[in-house]
Amino acid sequence: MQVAMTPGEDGLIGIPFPEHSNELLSHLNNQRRTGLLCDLTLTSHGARYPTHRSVMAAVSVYFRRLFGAEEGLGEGGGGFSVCQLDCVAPDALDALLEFAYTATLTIPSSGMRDVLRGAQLLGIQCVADACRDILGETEEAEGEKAEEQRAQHLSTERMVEGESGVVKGSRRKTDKKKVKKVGLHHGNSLVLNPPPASPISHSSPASDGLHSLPSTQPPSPVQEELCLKRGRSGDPRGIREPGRGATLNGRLFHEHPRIAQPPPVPVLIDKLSEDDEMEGFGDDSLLMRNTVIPTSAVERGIAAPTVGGGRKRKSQTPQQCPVCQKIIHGAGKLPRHMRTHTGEKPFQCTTCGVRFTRNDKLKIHMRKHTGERPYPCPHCPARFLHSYDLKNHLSLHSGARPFECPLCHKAFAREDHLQRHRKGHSCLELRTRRPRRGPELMEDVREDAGRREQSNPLEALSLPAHSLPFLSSQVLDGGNGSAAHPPLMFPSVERERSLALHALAQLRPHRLVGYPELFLRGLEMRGAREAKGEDPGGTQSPAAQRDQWGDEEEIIDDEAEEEELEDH
DNA sequence: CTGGGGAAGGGGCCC
DNA sequence: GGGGCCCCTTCCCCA
Repeated sequence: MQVAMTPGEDGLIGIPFPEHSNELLSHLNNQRRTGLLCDLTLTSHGARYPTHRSVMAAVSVYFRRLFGAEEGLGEGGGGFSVCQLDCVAPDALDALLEFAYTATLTIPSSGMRDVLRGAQLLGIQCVADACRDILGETEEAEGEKAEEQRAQHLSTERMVEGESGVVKGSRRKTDKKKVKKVGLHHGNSLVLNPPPASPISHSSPASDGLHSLPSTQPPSPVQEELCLKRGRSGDPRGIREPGRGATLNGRLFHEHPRIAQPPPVPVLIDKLSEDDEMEGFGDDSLLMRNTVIPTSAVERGIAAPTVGGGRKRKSQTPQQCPVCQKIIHGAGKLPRHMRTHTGEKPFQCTTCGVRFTRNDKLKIHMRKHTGERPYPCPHCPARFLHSYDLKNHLSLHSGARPFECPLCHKAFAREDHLQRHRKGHSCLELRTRRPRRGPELMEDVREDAGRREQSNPLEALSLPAHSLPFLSSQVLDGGNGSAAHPPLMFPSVERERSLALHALAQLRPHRLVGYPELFLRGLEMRGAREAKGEDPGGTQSPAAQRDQWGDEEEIIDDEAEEEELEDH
């Protein structure tokens, strides 16, 4: 064993213990395996991985910032113990944990890409580099790939907009419609959120004495890599260490949506250019200048316009969620939205302990404890907690059932009940006859059906009015994208309908078939397309699908007309 | 299957 | 621009 004497420091002897680090790691790994002293549990798709916060903070930039920020607020790193990381594949997470505790990465080659992505997400640069080496990729190539993914995503954004790509911790996690493919699109448009130029003024939940749940949504790989690059480039502000910039770190954690804050709009970039050097931004300002707003956002006019020289920020600027790419309208609404991804519920009821993601929800909840019912019915003594309860109640007084099923004409007082009804099987039998083509709107087609009914009731039956919402390609995208006929359906509904329409086009005309069957058949066909390496269709806009299927529909339509002639 | 209650999430308005 | 408050829609759960 060598004993190192420090020159000029009398009495100080440095005695190295080369095996210490390995032993330490080994003990920590044993503790992890036995669950001893584990103060953090990582979860991924149901799999749970007990671990140590300190180790994760040591190995991962993401956790370092997460926990370091907390220390910055003087909480000592306590307050939460579960971190949901569904964006990292369980096997990849397991491999990364093994690496953290053994300094050895053991993964099958097939899982290399998952590990690479996980390492990027969590900011484990050496693992990411090693994976890239093995995969023969460069960071630049990764960036290009990310850009391609972003472009691909943007091209399909219409279909996925509004769908959260992250399985959340709320009960909605079980909602099949909500659990969709993870939106890990991380184009170059996403950069690491720089530390704010000035201290953030609003109070964090922790400052209210409430413990925060961790952000479970790591920054995008590009964000992390930019951070790491910046750190390697020597900028001391590049990587925020726990002991440095505590206030900023503290805000970073409790304002963790900011970790993944979307890029500023071009106007902001101009502003930065104007200001040139914002305090505390350093190279970040350069990064922000290099930021690009997603083209889709620009095309849709959601980016702040550069009117009058383009130096003014437009208030209420929509912001794009870096996780699900959804555009969030309204200033200050993005942090609120981000909590839907992180599962953070900072607002706790002091009476019953129930937690909420939003304080306004907590406020409404508190009414249950206080007995406050601020919405009285003007017609009876009933009072209600929610305005919508009163609204529903009033419909009982009036007897109004404004929501009528177009299939069976059953009326409902609530729209969601109508929707639920229509999703059922009771009244969804369709005739596979396509409505007549042409620019007419549904009303026109209904009138056409009415005329048919007058002239030939049997013929009218072949084109029931209640099938029109499902069959009319006019409603898929508003009829050739005409501004006069805007899209009528929400993306998910459009997709389901598109799938059903596709399946419909494959069926023999005049066959009775339920909408659910059509939808399932559409899903099968989509799967077959994917298996053949074709575009599954579900990622296309309804208009594109319709174009693609136009020929098929022509054939079906001709067949239908032939059969119609035969019927006569 | 339907009616009703409640929760979650987004947008508008305002400070 | 951030956040509070409110309204609305959608969904889930239960009877």
